[in-house]
Amino acid sequence: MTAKKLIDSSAQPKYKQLIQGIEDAIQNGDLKQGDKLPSLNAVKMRYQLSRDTVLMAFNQLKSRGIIESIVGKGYYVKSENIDVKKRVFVLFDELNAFKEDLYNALKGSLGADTQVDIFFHHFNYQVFKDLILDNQNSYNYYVIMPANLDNTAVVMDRLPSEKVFILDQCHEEHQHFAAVYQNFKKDVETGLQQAEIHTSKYKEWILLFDDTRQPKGIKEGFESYCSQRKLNYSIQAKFEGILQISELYIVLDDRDLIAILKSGIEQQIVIGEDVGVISYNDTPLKEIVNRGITTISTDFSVMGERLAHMILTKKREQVENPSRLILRQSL
Amino acid sequence: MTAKKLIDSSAQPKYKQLIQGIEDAIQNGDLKQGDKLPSLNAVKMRYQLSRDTVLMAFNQLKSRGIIESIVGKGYYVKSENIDVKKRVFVLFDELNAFKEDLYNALKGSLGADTQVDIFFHHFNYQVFKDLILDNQNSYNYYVIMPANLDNTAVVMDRLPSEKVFILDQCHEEHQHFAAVYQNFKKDVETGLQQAEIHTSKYKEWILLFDDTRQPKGIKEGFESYCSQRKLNYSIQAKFEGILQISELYIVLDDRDLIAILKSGIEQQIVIGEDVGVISYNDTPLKEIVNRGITTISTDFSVMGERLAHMILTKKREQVENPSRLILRQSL
DNA sequence: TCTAATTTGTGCGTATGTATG
DNA sequence: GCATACATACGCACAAATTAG
Repeated sequence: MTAKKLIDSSAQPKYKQLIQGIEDAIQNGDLKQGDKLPSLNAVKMRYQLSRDTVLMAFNQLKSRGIIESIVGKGYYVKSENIDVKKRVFVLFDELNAFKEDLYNALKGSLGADTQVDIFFHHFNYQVFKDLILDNQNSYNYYVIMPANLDNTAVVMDRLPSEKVFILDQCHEEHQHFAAVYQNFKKDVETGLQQAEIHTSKYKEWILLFDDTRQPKGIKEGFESYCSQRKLNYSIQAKFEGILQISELYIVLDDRDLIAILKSGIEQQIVIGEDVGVISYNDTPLKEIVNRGITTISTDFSVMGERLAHMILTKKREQVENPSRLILRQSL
Repeated sequence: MTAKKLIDSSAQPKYKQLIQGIEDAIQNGDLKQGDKLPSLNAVKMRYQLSRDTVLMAFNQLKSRGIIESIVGKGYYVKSENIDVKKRVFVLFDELNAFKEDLYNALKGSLGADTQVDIFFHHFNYQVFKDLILDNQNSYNYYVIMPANLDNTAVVMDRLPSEKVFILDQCHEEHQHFAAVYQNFKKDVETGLQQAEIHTSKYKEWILLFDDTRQPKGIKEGFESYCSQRKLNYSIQAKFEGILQISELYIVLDDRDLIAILKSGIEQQIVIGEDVGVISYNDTPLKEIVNRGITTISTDFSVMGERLAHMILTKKREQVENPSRLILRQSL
């Protein structure tokens, strides 16, 4: 930033000229990582601008990760990479195989000039809160999976609501945020209904469900479906290791699925005849294993694409990402 | 506290830099319990600070119980127990199912007071470079997967080498960094050797290998093994869709594995008799699918635990994480 | 210990031009 | 022509953090 005439009354808005000027200074090496920028007041005086105009320019550079601010000290060059136009903060619950498709679809649909940073809260409220508060103002968009945590809206309201997007699980407290979510209760009910011809032979319905990590809606849908039809049903946290004839398992965690399949081999029980299995979340291997596992699953690639599309078109809405039943030999 | 440059005009407030410097000195043993700190005026002169800036740093350390002040004498180290919340920067190549075990083991072994942030470079050198440079100075440790990228040491040398740990793939240029790595060439050779009794019936050896994403060592090990034994072998980027009797596939990408298994069903070819399959990287489902897939695999949980242990014990070394052959019905 | 200067962060009010319907 | 929304630009006031004297 050298001459006064850097900011003129041309067609370009003043704050954009200022951004351009700083980008140019970084590109030709006048500003390097760690360098201090002139203070808001200094820039305001030098270029005869309003303080808020300078602030707007600096804020945009900040959300692109190019500069950072420290209260009481000043603005500093954080990154010399000025090609990144958008930065997206993604907060997932935990790392697992399903996140792969979701993340790849999201990243792919957003384009190469967008930087996607990913974090995990591991169902820990404090971690959830700290990560969001530590990173507010540093990103253009916030894509968040509140999962089954409570009181997350209080934290998320600290972010500008038009920058916030919710993934996968959306509660009442999130009504004012854009979202792509699963309707777990409905999906379980309709999924089980569609499978009815194949499930009638099973007499004991067992849902393997972990309250701390898994969506309540699945449990509610299961209970509602079973009680309406007066089925014998129970809910267990974990597969207990022994299969009984005519049991039907609804399995969320793949470790339980594997344990069941192993028990089937050991006990010489045929999955799909003696014992039924419905697994949540489809993966390619489930198409093959044991001649196919029946799944109820949403399409995570579509979910990622939809969210990316929402970000790109700025059309903020709440969309259900539908699940479907995929019938295979395990029923 | 050794050099003047400990306090610079960077983004960090000066009093925080001073606190950090004293914490570091305690952590690496330069300051021990009972040691006298330099006087306020001495520190002020040495680092060209205001007396109150030094006082602010000392007061905060005092309120945390790390130092104590005795009127008319000075400041003394009271406790070496600085419960600093550690921050670990983890840079992976891409998100996939194997990363789950690795990440969980690393995070679990480091403990709850450690924040682990994860990033992905997607085999893109520019992304690799920008992520490291943008996040230098912000973390206590840097755990990095250079994967098959070249000239990564140039970038990593910008970080303090005692804070850097390499995962999975380690090249000659990384000799001065601590590492937990796989010896892909050796692992493939010994794995194939151990499987020899079961592989002799196959006449065409095919490695499905993608140069851009996968470790060169695997290709080298395969070529060396096959040429030493004068086997008919070839390397393809992708499974071409049709199986021939007496082919043996070595598969790295699970999508290829699934495609092969599907072709087996369609073509009515029995995997493990007509066609052999060895898959890289074990997952629980591979124990089950098609009555078991033979794998050559390292234990990613162990890898994560070893790296965490190295960080916690400050024993910096280069360790091979062994792979082993797991024989199943697919041979 | 108190005061002061500088700096960022935030909220409120105002005004203008442009695009939309 | 009119109403509305949005982006741009300016001014002011106060809070909180940093640093110095």
